Amino acid sequence: MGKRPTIRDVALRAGVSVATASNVVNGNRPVGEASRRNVVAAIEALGYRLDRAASALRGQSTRLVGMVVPDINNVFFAGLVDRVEREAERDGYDLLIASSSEDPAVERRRVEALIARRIDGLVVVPARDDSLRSLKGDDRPRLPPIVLLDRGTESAGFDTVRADCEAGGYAAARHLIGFGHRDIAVLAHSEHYQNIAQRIAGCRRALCEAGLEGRERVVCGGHNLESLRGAIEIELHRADRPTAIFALTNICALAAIKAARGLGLEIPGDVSIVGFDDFDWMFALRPYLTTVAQPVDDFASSSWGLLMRRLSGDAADAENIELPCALKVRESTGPARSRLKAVVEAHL
Amino acid sequence: MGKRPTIRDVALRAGVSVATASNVVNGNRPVGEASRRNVVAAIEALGYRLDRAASALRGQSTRLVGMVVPDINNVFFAGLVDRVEREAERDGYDLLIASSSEDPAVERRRVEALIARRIDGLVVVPARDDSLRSLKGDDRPRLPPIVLLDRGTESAGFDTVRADCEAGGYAAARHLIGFGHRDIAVLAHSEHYQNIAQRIAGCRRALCEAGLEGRERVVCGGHNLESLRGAIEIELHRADRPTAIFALTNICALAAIKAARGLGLEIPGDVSIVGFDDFDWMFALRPYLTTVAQPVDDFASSSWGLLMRRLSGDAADAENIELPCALKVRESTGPARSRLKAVVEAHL
DNA sequence: GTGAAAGCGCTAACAT
DNA sequence: ATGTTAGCGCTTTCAC
Repeated sequence: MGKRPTIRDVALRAGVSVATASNVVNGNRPVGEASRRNVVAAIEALGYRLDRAASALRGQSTRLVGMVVPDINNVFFAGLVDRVEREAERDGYDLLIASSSEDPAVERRRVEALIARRIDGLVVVPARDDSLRSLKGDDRPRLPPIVLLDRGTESAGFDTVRADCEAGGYAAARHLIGFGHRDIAVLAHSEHYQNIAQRIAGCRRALCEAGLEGRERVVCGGHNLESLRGAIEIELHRADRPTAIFALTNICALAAIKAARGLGLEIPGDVSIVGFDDFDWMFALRPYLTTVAQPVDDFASSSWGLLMRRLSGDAADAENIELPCALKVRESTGPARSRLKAVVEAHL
Repeated sequence: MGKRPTIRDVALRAGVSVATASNVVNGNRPVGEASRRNVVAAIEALGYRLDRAASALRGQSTRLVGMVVPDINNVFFAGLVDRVEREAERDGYDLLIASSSEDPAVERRRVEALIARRIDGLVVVPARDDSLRSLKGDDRPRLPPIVLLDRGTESAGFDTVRADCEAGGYAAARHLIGFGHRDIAVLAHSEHYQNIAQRIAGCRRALCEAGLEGRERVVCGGHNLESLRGAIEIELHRADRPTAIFALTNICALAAIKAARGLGLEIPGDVSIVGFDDFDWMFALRPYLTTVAQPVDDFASSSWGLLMRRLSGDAADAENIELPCALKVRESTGPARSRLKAVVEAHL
């Protein structure tokens, strides 16, 4: 029940210097076979464990990586954290996690706190596209490599990983248009995110191609489920209500479903819904949601790969990876009924 | 663009000693008003930030807390992480997170890794009830305070926080019995967790009281959604299939819904389902799930409170907190139809 | 290949 | 209330 053994104890017991002991622990320099075996034996016997707090101070790596997400409670971000944690563990890194609550000020604080821990690198889903730009601007010494995930513009000089949201939006809108929909509501938390803007842009492109320019109505309802529901409900209440909703995030899709249900509208009979993001529990939604799936696994492995590349000293220009989305056609979308016909049917 | 300023630089610029500078940074000892202002000004001017890697090494606190969960991807655990992270941030701690993938061996490794980081404390949802017992047994020096959350037995000497699962199980079963259900399937990932066992025990108590002793059938299907679905599907296929399912976790509930739907069974017409855990997106499930809600917020604040108490030096006996569940009656449960009657109706 | 020694930046004694 | 100093446990020159 003594104190925890230090590397000095190991060296002493193995009859070598601390330098040699250190070198066998973290293979920085070659060590003779005899010494190595003695050291390994001593480590075993003493139950020695490297004190990372100390090696962090002296060495140049902490084997600690930070991750900041807007809201871990959101299944999409939770999935990202889960995947990145796996990558990190595989490579012997620990993951320091922080949530920004979608607030750039909180985010800034959290990022600073992580940097104060001397993390080797940072994966961030920023609260705003440019919320980390000021970091880069400062002539800050020792800013660790940062990769922006999902959100964030290419311009700020960070490595980025995101989905090809324009194509995703385009595919979803084409699908809806193919069913004859002409009045499409686009539900988002805000237009002021590059990924959201691109989803909208893709949607617009499809509409234009079909000669339906300007027929989309963009509805923004914030990050809150209830406020989103309220926002889309207003549209659904109108006489010329949309026959389809393109919900731009998983929360938006839930809000759209709730609003439609609350108003007694059938999905997809009265209103079609296509969502964004895909989760295995979604089959339990009735109807099973047609959605644009983002490549969550690739998000994690790509961002991790980018980070590791920087950590291994690569000083190339910022890289911007764009990954494809996939439209999953399921049950929540169908042919548009004319509203007039719908009214007549309702009175039968 | 020089190196990062150290506390020495601050002290120099403020015209005080490093000790004084340190004391204003982390208020360990009182400092005169004049000095304090000088130091604060110097910090501001230099853009100084405390290097936690260094203070971790020297001091006795790292202001770092670890959290280990079986699977962050599970919304229930993600919610826990989210809440604990909030508590931690409020108190100036950072959260080091790890996922055990429901594997005690992985968990052990992760816990050891966290301890090697000199974390101040640990919140763990253990992979097995007793997977951390061996830790306590070892005559390990400097084992940090650990609180077990959700799972884990009281016997191992750790502080614990969990729900009153027996009462939750009892309430759910009573509800089902009140609707006339006599054949109830209980779907769980495994019986070998104390919290699950208690949910089953509560269920049994209700059944006994109603003179229905032994009428429950416990079905275990592992942690995987599909394997759970397969397991309950078998029950649903039998001629004497249950008229109600009590799903003991949120994954189990999803699996039950999927199985019932796959077999074309109406919920609750053909089979009632009551779940466990409650999330705001569940309203999107049709029907809206009747469920036993666990007090997630209290889980987090209680476990955090316990941890902070230990960190402030309290050496009392292990405390075991039990929090109440709440049955939320919604749409997925209803009167039992006799199977015979159901068959007749089906042929009309 | 190996060892001796110098700190990393900070906090905690111990002085004053 | 403030200053001086000795390390925390480790990695890393720099010798040999």
